[in-house]
Amino acid sequence: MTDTRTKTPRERYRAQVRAEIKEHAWEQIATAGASALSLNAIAKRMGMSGPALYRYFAGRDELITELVRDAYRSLADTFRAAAGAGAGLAGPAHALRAWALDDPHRYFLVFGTPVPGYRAPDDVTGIAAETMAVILDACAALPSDRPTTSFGTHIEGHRQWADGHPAPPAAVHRALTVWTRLHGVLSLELAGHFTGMEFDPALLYAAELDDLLER
Amino acid sequence: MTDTRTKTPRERYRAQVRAEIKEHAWEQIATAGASALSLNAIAKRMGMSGPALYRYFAGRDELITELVRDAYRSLADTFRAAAGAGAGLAGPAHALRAWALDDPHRYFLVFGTPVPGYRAPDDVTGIAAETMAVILDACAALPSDRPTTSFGTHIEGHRQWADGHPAPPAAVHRALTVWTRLHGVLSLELAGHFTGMEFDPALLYAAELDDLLER
DNA sequence: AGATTTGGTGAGAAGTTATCACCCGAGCGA
DNA sequence: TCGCTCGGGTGATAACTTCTCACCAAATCT
Repeated sequence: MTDTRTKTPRERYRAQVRAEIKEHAWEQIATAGASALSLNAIAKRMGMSGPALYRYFAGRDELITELVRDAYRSLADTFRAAAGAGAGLAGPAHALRAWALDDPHRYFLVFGTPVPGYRAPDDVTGIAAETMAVILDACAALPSDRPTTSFGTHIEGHRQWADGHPAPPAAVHRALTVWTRLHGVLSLELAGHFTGMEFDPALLYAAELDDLLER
Repeated sequence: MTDTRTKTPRERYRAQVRAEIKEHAWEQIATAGASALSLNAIAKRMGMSGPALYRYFAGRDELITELVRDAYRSLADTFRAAAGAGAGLAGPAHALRAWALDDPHRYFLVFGTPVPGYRAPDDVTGIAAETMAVILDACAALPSDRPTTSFGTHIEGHRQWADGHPAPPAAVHRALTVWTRLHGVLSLELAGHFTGMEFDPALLYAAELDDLLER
């Protein structure tokens, strides 16, 4: 979106068409899921015919890669915005749930079943680390009266991924549990595994968050 | 597999071919994922040509439905076997992890991203309730010195799904957290989200299990 | 203005799911 | 045991999909 005027008109048009293709792809994913993404249908709905799309994306995989990248970046943005608003760990946690419920297919595209032949590009791991840094910051700011867990001592020797983050091992362990527990509730809820049980998933999510905060 | 001799030869042959088709389907799913399941490839690998498969399964969806049913039943069986071996909650928990690691695609077929148009048949919810009953039993047998949580009071009025199970609300709440937390670690590990972080996922799983046991 | 890059199209190859009419042989009842 | 029925298998076909190719037109750059 930035400096859309320094580029040549060609590149402006190209970027706009790419954005429009991704827009239609998101719409199609939201209705039928990621595995039902059809390049032909996107092209037909945009008024142009099949092979024209290949001028903008090398294939289905590259389009999905771009969508995954956008999803990661969107999550990282909302995470940082929620962290900047204060409220400690609860802010990003509620933002995560809102982000997931806003478009479940987008959540599954990032955290769901990995697509068969697809491998995440190397730069999305950087964005993923960005979101993890937000959780790590929030966890490091929390008071912790618990002793270091046995997993904490294990992770002390295996934390190169928390690249130079000044968080004690207990905070790193807590950040990981924040991630896995919130994802556990969210993914089961979004996949529909709670239908039939008539409790409120939001309350279970809140209960997990409370348990993560009060320790 | 039972009473394979009271049936007519026709039905015996039919059941055997159906089983062989499912065998090849599992093999194909284990290598390429569920979305890459090709009826043509299965037929070709079995020596017969395309449309012959439609004598045994109405289509791709019915085959997947049958595989989901088998996966649920396999999980329920291993769960009950693990619960029968004693060891309380740790038995089913480790059995779940072993079952998931044994065939990740099978785990994702049950707990992963829901396939676009597919709806779980009504009888698998019964099998799912069977596995939930195992967790409920184990949780009800655990000593609990914690007071009833606020979610516990909520679930007291919304527990028709725990159909007549004589577990106190705290045990129901704990059973739900067992499910969501173990699934949280497992699904992220199987989806490859821990690659790059060099800690041992088994230890994180064990840490979550320990935290669930000691409360 | 002329040359070149770029976007778009139609045709076509190689897949897929799924349906159709047809054929043949195994299993069934008389 | 004979004959018939019915179920399994096949090829052809339709409607899709992704993706490649040669060609054409139009916009851009020199």
